[in-house]
Amino acid sequence: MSEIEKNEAERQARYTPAEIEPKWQARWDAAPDLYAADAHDAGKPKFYCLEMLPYPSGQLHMGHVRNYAIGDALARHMWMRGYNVLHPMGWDAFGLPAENAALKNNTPPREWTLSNIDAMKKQMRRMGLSYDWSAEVTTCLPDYYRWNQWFFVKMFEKGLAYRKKSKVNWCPDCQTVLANEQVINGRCWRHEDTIVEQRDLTQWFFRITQYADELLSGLDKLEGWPEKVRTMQRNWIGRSEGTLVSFAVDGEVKADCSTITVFTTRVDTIFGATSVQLAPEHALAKAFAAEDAELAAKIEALLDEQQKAREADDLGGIEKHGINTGRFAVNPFTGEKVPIWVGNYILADYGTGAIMSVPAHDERDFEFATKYGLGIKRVIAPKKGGEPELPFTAEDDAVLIDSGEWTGLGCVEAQRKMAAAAKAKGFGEPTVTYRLKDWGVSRQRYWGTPIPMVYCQNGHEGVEPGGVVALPESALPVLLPAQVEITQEGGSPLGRVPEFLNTTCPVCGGPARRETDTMDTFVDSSWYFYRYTDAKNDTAPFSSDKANYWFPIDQYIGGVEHAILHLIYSRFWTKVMRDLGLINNDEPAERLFTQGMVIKDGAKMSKSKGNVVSPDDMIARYGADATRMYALFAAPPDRDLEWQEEGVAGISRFLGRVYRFATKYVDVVRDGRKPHIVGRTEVDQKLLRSLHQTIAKITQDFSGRWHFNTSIAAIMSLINETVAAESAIDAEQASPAAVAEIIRNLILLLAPFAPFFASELWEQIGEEGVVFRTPWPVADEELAREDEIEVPVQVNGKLVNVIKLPADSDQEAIKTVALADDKVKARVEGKSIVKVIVVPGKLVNLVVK
RNA sequence: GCCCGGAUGGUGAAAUCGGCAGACACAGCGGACUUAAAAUCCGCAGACCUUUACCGGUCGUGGGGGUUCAAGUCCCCCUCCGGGCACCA
Repeated sequence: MSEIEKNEAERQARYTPAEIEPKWQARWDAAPDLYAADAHDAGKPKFYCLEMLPYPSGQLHMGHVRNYAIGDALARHMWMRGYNVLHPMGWDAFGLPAENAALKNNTPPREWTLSNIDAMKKQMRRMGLSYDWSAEVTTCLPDYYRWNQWFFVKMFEKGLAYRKKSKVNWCPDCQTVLANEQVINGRCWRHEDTIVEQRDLTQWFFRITQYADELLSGLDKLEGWPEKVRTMQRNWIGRSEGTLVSFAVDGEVKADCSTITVFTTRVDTIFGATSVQLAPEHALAKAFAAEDAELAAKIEALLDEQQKAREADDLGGIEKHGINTGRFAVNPFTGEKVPIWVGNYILADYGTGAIMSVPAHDERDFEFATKYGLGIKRVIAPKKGGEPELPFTAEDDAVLIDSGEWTGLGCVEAQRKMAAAAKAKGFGEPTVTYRLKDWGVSRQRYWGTPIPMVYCQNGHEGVEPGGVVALPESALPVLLPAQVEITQEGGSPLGRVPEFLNTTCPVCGGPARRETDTMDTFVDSSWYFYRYTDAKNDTAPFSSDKANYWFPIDQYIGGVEHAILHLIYSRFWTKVMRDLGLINNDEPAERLFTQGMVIKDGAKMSKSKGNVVSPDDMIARYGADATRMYALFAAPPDRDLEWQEEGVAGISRFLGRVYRFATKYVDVVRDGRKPHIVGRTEVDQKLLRSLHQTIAKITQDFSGRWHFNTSIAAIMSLINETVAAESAIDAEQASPAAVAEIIRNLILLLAPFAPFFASELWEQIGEEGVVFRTPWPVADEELAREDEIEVPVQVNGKLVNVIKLPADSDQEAIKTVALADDKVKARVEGKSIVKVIVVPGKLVNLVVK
């Protein structure tokens, strides 16, 4: 062989992702139907595989790479298993960063966003992700957001969308309102240093609380969701059963201030109530303040305190303060008069904003009463008697004392009976409250879906002047004007565009002003996955037939950071669409998987820490296959993953090993494919056994735990063993058929993880067709079976030796061999065997004395 | 404070049902090939003790206790780390 030929041969034997991957990417790009889902009468089972859509920041990060590597492996595997797979991708393309970029670079948000999408789509193609781009959804385009508007009108018609004035969370950086879910520790979810302010504004809300019970009970059925996510949602919904009780206000008061309704979960303790506590913002507190300037000032001070604590996220930490209003309320159960106080620890937006204070049986009330010398009256005692230290808050195995006719009842029983009695007598009722609030969706920003409402200036029948009128479907979409000056001040940018603002009332034709707020971007992501099933539909958000075929999503994959926000809104939206008759499913996703974070040097990657690893760099250095595979190999997918570049290099070496081995035996594989059955050699049997054990293991990993790190480790072991047998193969101790079977299946096993690599080798060994549409290999149990087993033998639980036996040995035979073993004998000598434990297939343990 | 996770070699991790702890990799060390290097291939590798060496022994899955023939795995208590909720009446 000449020097040049030798170099050429070496070059070919070398794994060169920089050549292989672009070659295959070009071929795939030229085949737009490659990953298209079949029409829904395909006669195959369907599988909807979905990864959360990204915000088009312009750059994929490693978290995306990991997310998509998991989803892509699964989608490809399911294709190979014969499923009709829907695997789409889209862009969560509205939102503030586009406006910030516009301010900074003077680029219109639309242009900025669309060019980012282009860039990220390129990166996704470079990664070799199997998306059906014909189903692409871009939420900032009118063909998508018009349906947000359509839904908004439907919800308005059903009373699910409404306007109210309320205290709202205002982020001074975003210059807009935030939903409760977007306030994290009193700070903006996008600006971790920005304290959220409270403002009074009239806003649009979605009545998610109407579905609170269903959202809660539905969690029990979501067995394919992580328990952690379900718990977080349960806490967020915060259902609490209790009783409303009205206390009459003593003395002269205005008619609408004559009672105080308190919410309590412990109505059984009401005989121990020694005061009523109002939130500083409670209507009655305001009414009292209106008559007493001194009181007003004090209440104002309490409010301030609460406000500051809320802003500093230390609501739980502030010292309890209160003011005695000098008024009294009458306990309807006892007829007793108790003082009315205003407390800084009472929240206006939970329950009724008023409580009855029972110091003996509530820790907070106890603290407060001790401080101000209020009465403490014991009304609950342990069933078994005794006077435990106060506050005594137990309700199990506890009974009422000194509680009139209720004395002696168990607490839980008393709660039920007393609530019923309150209802019968007209001063209360059992009730349920939630921590969950209605979803505030108005945003005073430009880059979002315009809310399709107008305010009819003159009014018409049924609508007062300035009243709200929903736009009819024919008036949709309300397009975002292209030319808008974006500034950071002065409320909604749309309010400064007269052509947008001024319109006519669709009912009376008179002058009208458009709503200038846009929708929260979580609206966009609440239903985008339905649009994927019918992305080009221009007469409906999607066809019910198509959605009903594909839904629910079989597997949804994303970060746990969306456990509450996106995933609770999506569930809500699904239920609304079901009630609109659009779909049949109650829940959007059958199974949810939350992957761990990608970290570097022990910390989350971030620009400020300077520990960001760029996917582009990794791909340039090691190729997309190695980068993706490392993301799956370095840790199980649900755990955090520490990115180590050396590890990617290791995967690259592994792929090189496979590549060299497979290409070396291309001729053998071609030869071995010919259907000639010959006897299996010993080498054949050994290698085929490992192969089929590996197939079984990986098949199981895909359907169960998704521990792809061990799947890949198993493939590594297989190739290690096969390469170790190379000299035997070269000596023709293995049959070409066996070598072919191993190489062929090895490629198939790698196809979900390393699609470029598998495609290249598939072609090189002379296979036709698309490797990731080739049926997934089936493990042959017969071939996989071991004919010899290794059985560890322990004496008193300590390992002494490992004996080899035929696989079909029975207990007695194993015992005999174990006892005959020299090392075992030496260990047992001079002692008596008390017990012999033989666990077939596991071990032998001799208990000796 | 309450509710979830988690803690295993120098590092990432494995052990799926109570049955050989550390698979598979990374980093490291030694060797082969090479004029040399890269690439590749082979080997060593939990800690400690013993030994010239082989052999052998003891300890070892955050800490303490328990159940069991047998515990990383089950039970009780504790520490630390991460996440969620938190005057929610």
